[in-house]
Amino acid sequence: MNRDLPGGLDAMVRDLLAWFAARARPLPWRRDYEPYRVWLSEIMLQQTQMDRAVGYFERFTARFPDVASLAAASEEEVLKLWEGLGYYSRAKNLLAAARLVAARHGGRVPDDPEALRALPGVGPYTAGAVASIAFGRDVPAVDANVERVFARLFDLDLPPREPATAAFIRKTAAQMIPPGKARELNQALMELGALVCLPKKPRCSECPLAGRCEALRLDLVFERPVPAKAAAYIPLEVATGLLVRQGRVFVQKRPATGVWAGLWEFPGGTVESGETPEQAVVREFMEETGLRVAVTGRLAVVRHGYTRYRVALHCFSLRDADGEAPQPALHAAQEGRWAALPDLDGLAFPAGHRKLIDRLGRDIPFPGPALP
DNA sequence: TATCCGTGGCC
DNA sequence: TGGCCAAGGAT
Repeated sequence: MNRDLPGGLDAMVRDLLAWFAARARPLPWRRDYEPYRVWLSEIMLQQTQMDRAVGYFERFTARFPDVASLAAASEEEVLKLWEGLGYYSRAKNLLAAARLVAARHGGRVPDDPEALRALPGVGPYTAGAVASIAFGRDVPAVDANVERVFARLFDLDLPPREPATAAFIRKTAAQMIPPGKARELNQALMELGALVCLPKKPRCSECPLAGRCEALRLDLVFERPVPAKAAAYIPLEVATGLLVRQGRVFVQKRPATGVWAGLWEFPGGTVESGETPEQAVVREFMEETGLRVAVTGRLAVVRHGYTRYRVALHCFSLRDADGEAPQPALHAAQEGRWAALPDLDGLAFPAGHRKLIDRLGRDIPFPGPALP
């Protein structure tokens, strides 16, 4: 990592501010930088793309033009205006914070980073952003854009969230601020990240800092920022089976809570240690349905992922092990059904089971005798 | 510290 | 087309 600044910070800041003055997008809250509007924009932009947030901002400020009107609002109406934007706790926190501002700060958004930080929904980034952009306080505002710009500019060879890297970024971001110019500089860094220093498609030929970018000089732009250590994926062996009677396969609807709530599935479950997938599917059928089944064939191993798991789904064809074949119990489901192959298309399955279904009748034969 | 929270665009 | 990502914060 090169922490020396080619040409020095001053020249870099000068070029960056000139670029921002020329290229800054005319956003609604940039008209007058009214603190309430800046604050609202920062909340709406958390994990949300600009194009999507602007329309919501216009509708929201038309209905709630200031802290007082928002503080007097019902949560229901605030949520209605937030509908579709996602991360709804932002809306609830915003309303709670507006009421706090009305009660404790006389309806004026505080200009102090610490006071801002105390408001619900305001973290380190948003506190710095509002203090600098709305009030011109000389504090940094480091978001993912700034992290990416710095990672490339200084060729940082550790992930931006690493403590040492984060400290360097924050310290440098603070040092770069010309006195009284934090509003412009912080926005310029973020704007550069949003318009030019893009994650997958950097536009280095348009970058005002290209001549000072260490990653570009070393042809490492696409290697920066270094991704954080990927959350360790947990390999999971899962077994499931198709029990067919008279051309129909048993499926069950999962409970209303928990993972895949309300989705349909073939019974099955995790392969425990010391257990083969065949043994697991027989055991799981007994536990979940009370049925004694026997494996008649291996259909496929479907690989898929969800959240942090990487699943190998072992799929078997099954038959009733007993002559007598009672109806399945529902120990792990709210509903059961015997479904013909075409019926499965009308039910919602988790991705792994859906992959299996999509292959049935194509490269995997539907087990048992032909459909009636 | 890791995980959850929502949605739409992207390739 | 499904998996990944995008102006974070709370727990």
